[in-house]
Amino acid sequence: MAGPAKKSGGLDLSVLQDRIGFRVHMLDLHMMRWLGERCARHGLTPASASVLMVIRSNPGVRHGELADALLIRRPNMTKLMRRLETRGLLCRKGSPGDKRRVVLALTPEGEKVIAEVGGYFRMQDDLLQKALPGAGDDALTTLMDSMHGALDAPEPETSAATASRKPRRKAAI
Amino acid sequence: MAGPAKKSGGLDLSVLQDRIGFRVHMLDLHMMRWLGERCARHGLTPASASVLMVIRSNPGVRHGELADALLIRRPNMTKLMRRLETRGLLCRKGSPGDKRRVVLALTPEGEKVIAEVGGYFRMQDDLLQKALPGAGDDALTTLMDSMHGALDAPEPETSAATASRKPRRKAAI
DNA sequence: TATTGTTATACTCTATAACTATA
DNA sequence: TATAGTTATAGAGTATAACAATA
Repeated sequence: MAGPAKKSGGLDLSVLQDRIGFRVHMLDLHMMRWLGERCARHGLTPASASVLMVIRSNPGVRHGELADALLIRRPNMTKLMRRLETRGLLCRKGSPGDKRRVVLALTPEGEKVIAEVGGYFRMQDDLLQKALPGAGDDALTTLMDSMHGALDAPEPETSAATASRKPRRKAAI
Repeated sequence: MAGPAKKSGGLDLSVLQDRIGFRVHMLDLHMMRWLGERCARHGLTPASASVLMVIRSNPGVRHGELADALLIRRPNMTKLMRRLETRGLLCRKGSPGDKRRVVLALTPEGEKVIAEVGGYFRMQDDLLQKALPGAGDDALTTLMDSMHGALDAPEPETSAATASRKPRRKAAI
């Protein structure tokens, strides 16, 4: 479900729009699509890109430790890790001490990709931050809508942005 | 991905937590789980419950019209409608004028269920609204965390809440 | 016996293409 | 020819149970 959620062809959506939770949900969807389009240019999803960024900040982190921190179930984390490894972005190896453990780190290719994709995350945050300053009466609803709109403005092209356009459903990790 | 996202066993998550978008995403996940647990007591998801609520506010709405308004693709809407119809909550019938069109309305059973489930949506909104008043310096981040926490307090039992507890993975619509 | 990570499985959501039936 | 809704298919997220290897 989604949308700026205003005028929808005569449909009464007030039962949804009057809820703060719905506004947050719409904003989240909008942000994820914005980020998703851009991550897809590099064959990633916002989730897989976020995981790579956390691994970069925590080289040598364990499989389960990462899963717990990000509230991802271990079996699901396994699938994600395997896809990232297959794509050559991630290095998985057994811990020398405890042979049950799997230790994670980025490959040089992973470092390169995440350096580019990270730019999109910062760009989105800049757009959202700029939308904040003036709160109003219905402070939060106003903030939500303002942030929602902040993502719709034309954006300056960057090195990451110029990389590749619309990869036609190229299965993203 | 998810969580209050603070202390995570020594892991550095600042690359995520410093982003406003991540905070919104975490809040959204938290809200959806809160609502999801409660909707599941009635065999629904927050999404299917929301769809039923919009149909209740707009009896006789068309299939595609509803899909467009909620940004759901028509094929996906079809699957959702069929499940709701199978469960006896929704009535689908062809439009008399244009025989291509499918017109939607709640069944009496649907009305009954959504009257109960709607209480959870209002309850969540009340909790979130109460968390707002005092903004601070990092206004929005503070608001997000406050709203996040607002869902963790013990809640007063209601008729809807007492209905049934933890239906053990009973496939939700 | 407990922990770590894996496999297997299932359900949902999402997205596209192709089909039917009406108009 | 265009529109409304459907079917078919595929990818991704999420969840649980059961398993192997190790501690």
